[in-house]
Amino acid sequence: MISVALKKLRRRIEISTEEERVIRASIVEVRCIAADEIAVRAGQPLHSSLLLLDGWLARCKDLSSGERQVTQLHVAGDFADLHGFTLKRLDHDLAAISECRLAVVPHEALRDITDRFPRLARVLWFSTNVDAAIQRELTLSLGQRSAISRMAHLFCELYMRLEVVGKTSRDGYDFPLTQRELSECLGLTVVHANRTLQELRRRGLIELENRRLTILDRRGLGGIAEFDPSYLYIDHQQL
Amino acid sequence: MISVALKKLRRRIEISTEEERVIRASIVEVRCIAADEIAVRAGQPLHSSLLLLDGWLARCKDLSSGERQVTQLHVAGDFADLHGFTLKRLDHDLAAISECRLAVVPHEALRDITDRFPRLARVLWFSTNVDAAIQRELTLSLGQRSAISRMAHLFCELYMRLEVVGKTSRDGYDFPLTQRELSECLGLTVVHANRTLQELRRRGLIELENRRLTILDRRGLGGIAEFDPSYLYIDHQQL
DNA sequence: ACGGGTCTGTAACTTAGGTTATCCGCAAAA
DNA sequence: TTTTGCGGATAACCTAAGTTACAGACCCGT
Repeated sequence: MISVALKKLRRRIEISTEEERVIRASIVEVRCIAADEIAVRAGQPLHSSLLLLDGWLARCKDLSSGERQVTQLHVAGDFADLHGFTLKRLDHDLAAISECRLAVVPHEALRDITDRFPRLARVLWFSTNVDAAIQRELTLSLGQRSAISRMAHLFCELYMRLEVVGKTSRDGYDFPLTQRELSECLGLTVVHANRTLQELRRRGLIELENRRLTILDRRGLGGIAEFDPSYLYIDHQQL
Repeated sequence: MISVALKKLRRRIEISTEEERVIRASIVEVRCIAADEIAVRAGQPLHSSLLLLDGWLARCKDLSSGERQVTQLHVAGDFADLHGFTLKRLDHDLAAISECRLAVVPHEALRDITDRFPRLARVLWFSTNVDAAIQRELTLSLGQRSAISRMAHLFCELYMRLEVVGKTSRDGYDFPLTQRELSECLGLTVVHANRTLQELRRRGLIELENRRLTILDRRGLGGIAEFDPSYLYIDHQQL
């Protein structure tokens, strides 16, 4: 169901019933892809964008040496490659971390929305700008935070983003990444990602087993992360 | 003159004379600010956006410990806080690296453009998405590239971006950053930024003195950077 | 002309995180 | 029921980058 995406939008901005109708009408197809499949390959000419209804996607940039950086994680409700509407090709792969359900929105439909529903155009633009803000926060993490602070920060951010779409329980959430994938998000080696995870466990802040993350001490976790969620722009905006 | 911004846009997308007129009309004022002034402070409610006509700006995010990460550098022609139009406040400071001339565009004017000139709205949206792509490339640098490769990459990127607006000579460009500021862009300490700079000099790739960067071996510099400019989306798009 | 500040350059030493190599447990093939 | 392969854990060792300290160059203000 597409309602997860509307839920996400509505946590930030009001969406009228007509706008909701327009969004729903823009979807021509719902596709499923398996874990580890590439949903969109870097450089490929694009004619539609993908609204992630369920599962996790990662934006991956690779170096020739094989090192990989995940520049953004996407969860249910995210319009994963909306930036592809104006860019027409991506500078990164969009890879499925888990099995995913994706709503396909043709660029023609988006173009039509921008022509006829300027407010909705601003809402979509806003949404790509929030993605960019999340990106900036990651840049700050990679540039200045220590490994443990980085990892704590990621766990805090995901808690908030998943909470918005009702994908958290009181003390945690399903976390489908392997340690290798986690390390690729944080700019660490797998070995050090593991060490860092152990340290967070040792300090009694989190538990992670069977692809389930339990946050034992959210205050403490936010503390080492210096987590301040204002960059997520979760509050009602005027557009 | 605002023509530097139009030059930048036109390297990527066609802009009609009417669109040019609309852009020019949206500017209500041109302001100058001194080096090290903060043009926009994080969190501050925004009612206009700034088009950088001349000088250099940096998007800065700080940690409580005083560590600073520059998440993006802006040069002449960049619409530095266009994302503020939809976000309404920034998650970072916008600081002047050098003296700057800034064209002020009220959000009302931008709103009017999005209402009445949907194609121009897409052009502006595109421009924030290119900024995000540059951001992603920096994330890749910080996460995976070595210090020397990171620095080489930055120098290559800036060469291309400055070339678009005619701010390069054949073999280099004016580079107003101190080594401290450079280190804040690259997620390094000043000391290590200096070491890395020495190494680039020693290898005969660049020269840097009196705030002027000379690239002695562009091929070689691009080589250690693994520089591929496709993420800058410098080619004509269809919008 | 002098004192203070900022920028650059280096040296000596430390450390966070990278590298390489095993080992264990488990689930899916076969 | 083995086998194979992946994910996780951990140990020993290594290195790129951080830290601290200091010195020279060049401002700029008085």
